[in-house]
Amino acid sequence: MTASSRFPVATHILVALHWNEGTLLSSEQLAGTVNTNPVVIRRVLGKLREAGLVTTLSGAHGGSQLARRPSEITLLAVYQAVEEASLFRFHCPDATCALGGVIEQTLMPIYAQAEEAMEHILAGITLEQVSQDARGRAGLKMET
Amino acid sequence: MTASSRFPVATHILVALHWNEGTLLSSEQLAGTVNTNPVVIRRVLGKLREAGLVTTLSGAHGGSQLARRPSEITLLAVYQAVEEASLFRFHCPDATCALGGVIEQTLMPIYAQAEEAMEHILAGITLEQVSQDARGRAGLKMET
DNA sequence: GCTACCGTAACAAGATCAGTTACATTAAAC
DNA sequence: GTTTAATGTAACTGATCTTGTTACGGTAGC
Repeated sequence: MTASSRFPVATHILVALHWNEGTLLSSEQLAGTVNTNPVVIRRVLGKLREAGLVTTLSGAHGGSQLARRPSEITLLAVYQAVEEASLFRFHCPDATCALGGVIEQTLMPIYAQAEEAMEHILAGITLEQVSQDARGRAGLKMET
Repeated sequence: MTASSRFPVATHILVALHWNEGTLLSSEQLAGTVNTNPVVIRRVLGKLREAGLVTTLSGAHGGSQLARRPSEITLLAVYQAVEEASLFRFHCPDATCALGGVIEQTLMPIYAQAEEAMEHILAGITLEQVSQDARGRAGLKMET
């Protein structure tokens, strides 16, 4: 199970946009804090834009900003925006075998249930909460 | 997120072993119903053996069988036996940036919570339940 | 000793991902 | 209108993971 890092990167981007509300952040600026290439950022921003989570202005002095209020963006929305594949994958059993013919139908609802449980957690956390939690940690760090 | 198919394959193997309790199944027999190569089966069997879920006899007429009662094997045990990596992965943010320095600590507990919710579902389902569910489906199929 | 298994190493093909370079496009600023 | 600083996207690479496959040494019943 090789997860991509798109989800954490996307979350990082969105928190950064929230921390800089009112200004446009370029993919280069975002690439700085995320520590990657601007093109990687633009790729993720593209998915976030498709999902209606950010808006982008082209041209000189362009950049991106949040399209919705942070309290209205759940981590599930972020997750689904950038992560297309299902958590589990199937093999291709021998359908002529009694067990092979039914194992997929048997496991499918179980996988769906497990995935749903995971997504339910993400659905209960908003960008605002993540943003504030991070701000609290950053503040604590400043004091020391 | 590219999941491997080891988990469904492992589950398939264990149900097959349960359906044939009392006899040893060779990796070749298992490869038949799973529809893959015997070596792939042996690789998965190796992980299941390490986890104490199956026992294997070498030599002629050898094979594998369940090491525990199906009611004592949860899908979580199967999952953890064959799937090592975490569900989520991190990027490597710029630690000198205020946000970059704390985003990982912020997301970590969220990911742990989400993963735990998923695993909690798997922990509540035993091999016996899966096996019986599959048997029911196979029976229905026979009638039609 | 033969036979039928197992475990494991080694290799190839395919997929995915992150990083990078390159380039056409867009829109503000002057 | 030109300059400039952004964008979106394509194309390529290297790395990693997964599956399938062949090969071969080891093991144990017969």
